Amino acid sequence: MPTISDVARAAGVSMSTVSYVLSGRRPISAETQARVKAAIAELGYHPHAGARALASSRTSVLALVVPLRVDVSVPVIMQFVTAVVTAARTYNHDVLLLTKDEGTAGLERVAGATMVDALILMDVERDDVRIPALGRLKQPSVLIGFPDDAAGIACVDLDFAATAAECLGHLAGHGHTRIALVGPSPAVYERGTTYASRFLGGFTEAAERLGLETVAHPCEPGVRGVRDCLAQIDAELPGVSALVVHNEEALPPLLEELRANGRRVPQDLSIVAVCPRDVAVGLPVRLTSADIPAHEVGTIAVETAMNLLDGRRTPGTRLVPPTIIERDSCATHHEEISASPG
Amino acid sequence: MPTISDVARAAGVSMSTVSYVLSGRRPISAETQARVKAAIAELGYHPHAGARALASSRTSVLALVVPLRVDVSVPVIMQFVTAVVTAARTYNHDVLLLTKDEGTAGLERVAGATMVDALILMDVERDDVRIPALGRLKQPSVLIGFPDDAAGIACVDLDFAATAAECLGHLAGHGHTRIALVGPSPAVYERGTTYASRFLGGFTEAAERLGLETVAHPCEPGVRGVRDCLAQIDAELPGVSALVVHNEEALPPLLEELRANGRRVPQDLSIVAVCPRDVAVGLPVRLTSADIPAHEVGTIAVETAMNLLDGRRTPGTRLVPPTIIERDSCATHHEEISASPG
DNA sequence: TTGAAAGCGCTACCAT
DNA sequence: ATGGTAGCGCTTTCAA
Repeated sequence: MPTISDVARAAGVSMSTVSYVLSGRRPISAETQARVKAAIAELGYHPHAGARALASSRTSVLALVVPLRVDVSVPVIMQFVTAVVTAARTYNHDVLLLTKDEGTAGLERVAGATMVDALILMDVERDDVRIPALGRLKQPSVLIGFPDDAAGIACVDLDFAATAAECLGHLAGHGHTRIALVGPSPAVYERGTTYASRFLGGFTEAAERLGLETVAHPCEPGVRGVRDCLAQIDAELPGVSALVVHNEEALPPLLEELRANGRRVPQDLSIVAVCPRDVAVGLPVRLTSADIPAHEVGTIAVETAMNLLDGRRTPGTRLVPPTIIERDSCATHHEEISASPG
Repeated sequence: MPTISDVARAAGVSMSTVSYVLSGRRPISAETQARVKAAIAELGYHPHAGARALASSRTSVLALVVPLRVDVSVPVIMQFVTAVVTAARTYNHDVLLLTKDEGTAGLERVAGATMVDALILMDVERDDVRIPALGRLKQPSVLIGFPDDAAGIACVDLDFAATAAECLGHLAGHGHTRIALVGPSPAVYERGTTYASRFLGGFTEAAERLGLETVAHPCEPGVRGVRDCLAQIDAELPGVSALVVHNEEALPPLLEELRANGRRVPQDLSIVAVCPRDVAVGLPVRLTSADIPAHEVGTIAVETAMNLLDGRRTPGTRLVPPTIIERDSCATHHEEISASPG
């Protein structure tokens, strides 16, 4: 493996000149630059990452902490991951993958060893134990998701409260007034991932503001969970004409259950789902959905990390506004005229 | 951040002694060892990864190259990823995540910069362009999957040929003689991922050996693809009583289509699917399946990489034998007595 | 069983 | 616009 001094010799310049044409931190004449670049290409030179990290205290690596087996849908996680990796590459950074189950120790390990320049954490919980640890690291970090107290912490996420409001607004615009929320599994609430409560909060608030009659229920996974959830909704809100589904895993069994019961979507029941595009279009009925912008959120997380690294001031929190995409699961609701007997 | 010399001073020993208690490459008296460890804990010392890599030419990092948006099911990819990360951690290694779309350049970049000790590649193709490049790297690599010519290359994968044979054997054991293969989408064959053809080869060979009547069809994604595939199968193999499904994405629409046509599983049609456990049990009918042992394959890939790093001889290729898990989608087939008229 | 010190390959400061 | 060089923090010989 050639070193920087091999390149320098081949190009007839000093090591520092080679270093500077590589980093661009100093003006170099076009001619010298060409000679150095030719030598680099000729020799197939790659700067040694460790040496560079040692000398510069910069690794060009980002840590990404992903949840393993949570109730978060795996495809969504993967979308965040690919978004982060792709965005990181545009900044000439690589991504070191950590799993959440290593907990605080994992963060301290890679940060303490100076393996990474910054950290990005997914699946942040209400009172996440890792947050105090982050403050002790010398590297900056960015959260995907919001803890209860996000003060002074860089956070990025979809604006779930606004998303809930948009879903209700969309349905209200179609004449629906009795609307139920099929929420995430109770485990999600218990774990304390705040997107669930942020969505629920936005839902409740918007329902009141819009004068809607609503109920909200978490939904256990599987056919059984969906069935129970629907039964409770029907019992508590008779005449419900629309569902907001904030539970990706529940979508397939839910549609199946409705079909089995002869309730047509959207003729008998309208649905707005909160999910990524591809799951919305991959189901028997193409669902009108509030998009989960994994790509955008992941990209912003990386941008934020880069700003932090460059000492640039950045907004502490970034809430990505919702986008509703209309497809085939929402129909206009006409109030039924109650036929009085006689 | 404390350095090794801070630790040495605090413990009243030399730098090299600290280094050796950390690496265990030299006997150190219990007493000295205790003093050094105490100093390390006291100061919260973490060796600097870059400095270590520079001095030792070892990074304690593995590269893992994952496919992005292929026709491989995302949950399966994620299972491999978590298996590799988890296994790597047991060897005190971390994982740098690369995407396949960076191609050969990505491999050369991380290997050339000495960012990793070894590489693990998923989604290897028949005549993968990256393979010649791997030979030029100074780091060893392990493939998950098999190229056409696996000579001299470390490869790990499920034994798809044996898996196909097991599936047929299982169905034959239940009295089935007319069996169809619902294969991966044509795109998979075209891309040249060899697991598809290895499975098909094993299927054809076993069918002949067992004296079965079979047909095999690729299956395009979506409801439409499933419908077409079933139609062709019924046309070419009337009286088909069992399906081997080597196409995870096709499973949900396939079951739905059968249900819609009034064909009960397993009473009218038996099914053996090739898929991970969790998708087999997550469908309306709990499917008898040949497991995709992502965890085992990922773990073996890491072990192999470690062996290679330690200069240990390892078998070039590792084929993980199949496991059939019986669930509710296979029934015994009783040959219909053709009622002769009159 | 331990210490001393020579690099590993690069960056960035101090020069000119 | 370019060169010289002192470290960055560690591993690993060589010595004792």
